[in-house]
Amino acid sequence: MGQKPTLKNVAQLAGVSEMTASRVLRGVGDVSDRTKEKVKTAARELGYVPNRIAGGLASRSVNLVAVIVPSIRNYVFPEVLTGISDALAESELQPVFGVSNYDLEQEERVINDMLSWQPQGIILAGLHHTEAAQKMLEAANIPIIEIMDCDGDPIDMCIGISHRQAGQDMARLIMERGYRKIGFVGTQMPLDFRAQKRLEGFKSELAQNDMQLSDEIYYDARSSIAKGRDMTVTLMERSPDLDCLYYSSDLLAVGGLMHCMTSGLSIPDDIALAGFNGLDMLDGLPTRLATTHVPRYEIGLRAAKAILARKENPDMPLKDKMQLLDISTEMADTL
Amino acid sequence: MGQKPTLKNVAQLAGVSEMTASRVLRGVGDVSDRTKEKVKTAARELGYVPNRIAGGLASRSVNLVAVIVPSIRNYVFPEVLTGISDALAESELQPVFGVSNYDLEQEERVINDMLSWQPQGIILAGLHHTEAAQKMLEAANIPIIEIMDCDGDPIDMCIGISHRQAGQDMARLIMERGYRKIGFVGTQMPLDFRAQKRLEGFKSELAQNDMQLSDEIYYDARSSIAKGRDMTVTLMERSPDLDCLYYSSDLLAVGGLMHCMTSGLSIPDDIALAGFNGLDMLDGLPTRLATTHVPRYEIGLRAAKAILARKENPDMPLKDKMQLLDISTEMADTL
DNA sequence: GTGAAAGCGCTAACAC
DNA sequence: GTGTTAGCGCTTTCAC
Repeated sequence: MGQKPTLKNVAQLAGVSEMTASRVLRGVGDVSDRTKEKVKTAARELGYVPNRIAGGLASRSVNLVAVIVPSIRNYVFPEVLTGISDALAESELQPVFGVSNYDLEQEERVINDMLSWQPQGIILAGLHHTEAAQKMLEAANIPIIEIMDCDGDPIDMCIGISHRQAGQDMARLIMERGYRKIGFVGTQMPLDFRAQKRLEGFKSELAQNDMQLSDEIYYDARSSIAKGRDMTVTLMERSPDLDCLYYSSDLLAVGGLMHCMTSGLSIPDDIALAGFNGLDMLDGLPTRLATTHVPRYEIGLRAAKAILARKENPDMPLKDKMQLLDISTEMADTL
Repeated sequence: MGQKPTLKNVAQLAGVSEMTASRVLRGVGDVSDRTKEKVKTAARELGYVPNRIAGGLASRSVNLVAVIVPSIRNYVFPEVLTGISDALAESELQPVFGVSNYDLEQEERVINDMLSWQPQGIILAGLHHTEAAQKMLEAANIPIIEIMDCDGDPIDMCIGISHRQAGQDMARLIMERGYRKIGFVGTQMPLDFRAQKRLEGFKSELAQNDMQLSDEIYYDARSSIAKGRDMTVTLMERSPDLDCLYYSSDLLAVGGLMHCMTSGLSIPDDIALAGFNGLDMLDGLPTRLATTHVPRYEIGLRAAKAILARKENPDMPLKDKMQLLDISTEMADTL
């Protein structure tokens, strides 16, 4: 198990030059079938694995796309990543994932790390970055796709939804249904700009109709069903006259739903519920939860395709600078 | 936005040699405070981002750990990845994630890709690989940590649980509780070796007691709550006398639970349910589901630490070759 | 404390 | 169809 075999070793064993071996292994240029065979056999025999570090340096390009998301445990992002992977699967580009933990400083570090690998493009969640990160991205001279959130100005290109709009839409529906004592349940507010924007949109729409939230409750941790249930209990004890609850995420809302099911509350007569995301999980529940469907997979798919498109045609088509995808608000059984 | 600045540019602007600039930027060697300052200022001014491709080639080492999992959408793996990230966060090593889609051929391709980046170590799920993949891994001459599944022989080191044991344990408990007409609900059987091993363990334990599964149902797709509900309905219509259902995953079992809740079945009197994984999600449900708790985060944590440890001390301590973690079977309300 | 020379393993560009 | 030359951007080594 001595030293790892290099292209030189393969070339020597095959009795050809390094260049020829390189051509065969990469499948480029014209090489006779006979030499092809010799090189391939030699490579197999040695268990040769090309060194992309060297290859990347020589060709001054690596087929990487950097992808940075706030969290990987949040059910939302794995679907976005899947969209990205699927879109890149047919190309020679490869995604590399990094996580920022909803922390702008950490995001900056991750961006720097990623950039140091000289990727072909970068996809990252959100429009908010540190000043230094912003500068690095602008200077990188590669396609930058900011995803998920389109309420603001992208550095380069933006693919996502309007979270403000999502909040407004839900507020309007809730008011149309006649609810008047509305409570809000959220987590991770200071960390999650998108949840904040939904809440802002929600509140502003209420205000337009001379209404406001009757009560709000926040918890600074990861969303979970259990947390949603506990917060619902606390909030309803504190404000028993609430007739509708808007949650910052489906996971929390499912917790509320579970609470209602066990405590015998009738939905939506005793209390109405609404979440956000449109998680697949909702399909399996006994009651269909009102929510806003977000095309997560589609966002990932488009972001990756945008990078692919830019590789072909480096002149940015300005009209597509901002791709605002449709969201659909579902009333379902709980509103 | 011309050419990306290189170390040379930084050195020139700072009026020092490339070598000195390199030392400052990496924080190694003795450099006077005055030159340090000059270099740092120059780097900042140019927006210099080091080229790790070049650095890696020169130093013949990159601080990467390759991590390959079958899926990122399965709720299990994000937690493993989080454990890995957390363990590596304090080190200078960085994880790179790849996905095999429960496909051995694709896994082989991903392993090859990963290895071509010359990582310091590799963490991958399962003990089953193609012959070619096996060879590449053996030849790589770096720590190989196979995680999740410890029923078999690792290439190098193995950290996980015995899925066979998990199946056996659950079968024993179910029999102890007096259930006699047992059904099984599973997905993705041919693709998921670990689910297979659980089922084997489960069946063999039944056989030990002269029992066998009364009915089984499989579906070849991603697990989901909705799928679990639908399959439960189908199975119970087909075999109405079943008194207990064992699911290949919690997600499916939750679907069964939802079905029972809506159709007014009493648990565990009408039907008992058991899942596998111990997902956090279960904490929020109205009924506590019987399940096997798997220390997913811990597995990731240990795998990463094993690689860190090997960097310090390259002589493999053979006694730790196999780290079998404890699993706990929870009876809860549904058994 | 700093610098000069050499080279990591590969590929672009050109010659033959 | 194949080989030669040069060099990617950085770090190692050794000299001063």
